[in-house]
Amino acid sequence: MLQLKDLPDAIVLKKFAERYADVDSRSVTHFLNILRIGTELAESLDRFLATHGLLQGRWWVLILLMREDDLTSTPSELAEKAGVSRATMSGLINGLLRDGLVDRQEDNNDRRSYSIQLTAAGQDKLDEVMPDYYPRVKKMMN
Amino acid sequence: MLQLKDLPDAIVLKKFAERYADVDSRSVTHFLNILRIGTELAESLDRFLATHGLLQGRWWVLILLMREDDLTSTPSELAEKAGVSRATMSGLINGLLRDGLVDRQEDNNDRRSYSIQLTAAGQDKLDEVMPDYYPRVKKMMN
DNA sequence: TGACAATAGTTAGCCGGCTAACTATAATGG
DNA sequence: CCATTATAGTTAGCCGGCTAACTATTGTCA
Repeated sequence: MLQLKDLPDAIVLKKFAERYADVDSRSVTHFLNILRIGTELAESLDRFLATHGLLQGRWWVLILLMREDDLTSTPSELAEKAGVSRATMSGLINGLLRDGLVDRQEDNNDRRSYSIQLTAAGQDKLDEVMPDYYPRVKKMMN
Repeated sequence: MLQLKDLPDAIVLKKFAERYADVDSRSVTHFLNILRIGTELAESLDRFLATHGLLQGRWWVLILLMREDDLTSTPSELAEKAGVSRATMSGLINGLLRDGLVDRQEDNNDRRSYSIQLTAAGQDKLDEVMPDYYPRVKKMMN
């Protein structure tokens, strides 16, 4: 997402308001500020995860798997819960498979489908990351 | 960025709190909600820009150029103001050049450098998008 | 039952982030 | 003045978003 380092100041807003009608400076400024804050939080999360060799997408998949009682789900379910396309989830799962953090097995009842399970290594990775994550979130929100 | 469609409920948070110390449910929930709102606003912006054949990165570059009195800047300046790497700005400028929305000229004083200028077509594109953008932002912020 | 529709997953290709490595040019300072 | 350092920009390769098109399998219903 955009970083928006250079938010419009009053002069810029005035210039644009002269050319375009209906410029509501307050709503534009609020909108851009919310975007900026969201971006900064997301980047801060990325930087943190990167210190553990993870990125947002893959980390989120591990968490979704850990929520399940049997540590297992399907690509489609994971895609829906993560809010990404099935194509994207394919790529994320491939990366996690390569790193040995998840395992893939064929589904005996539906030969189109697979079951994806968190491995011991995947659980270890979460056990390494999460105890750092929670205090960091707490600190960030202050 | 993540979509976070499936935010943790009380049960999930409790489960994680049992495994990991220092889980502050309130700060985690707030953190994830802010991420989600930021993501949704950014996506909403993307969808709007897409209806005009633009994406966030390129649109932002056009705006940065329009802010300049001579509609001109350099790749480095644009990269810094947009908060992206020079490599990324290279790609954005190439796309805009292909679409004829900006123009590139060599700098006579510094042969390492180029000047990037908004073209008439680029200005036209902004004149098409911005009168739609401002009311939409106003509506979104309500 | 057999054609058609729906679903699960992958692949290819585009986009735009990034870092690292590179070329070319400019600036500096001993 | 020349060696070194700094700066401008590009390229290659990785990542993870997307859509569209594809294969394979399952479900439906006339």
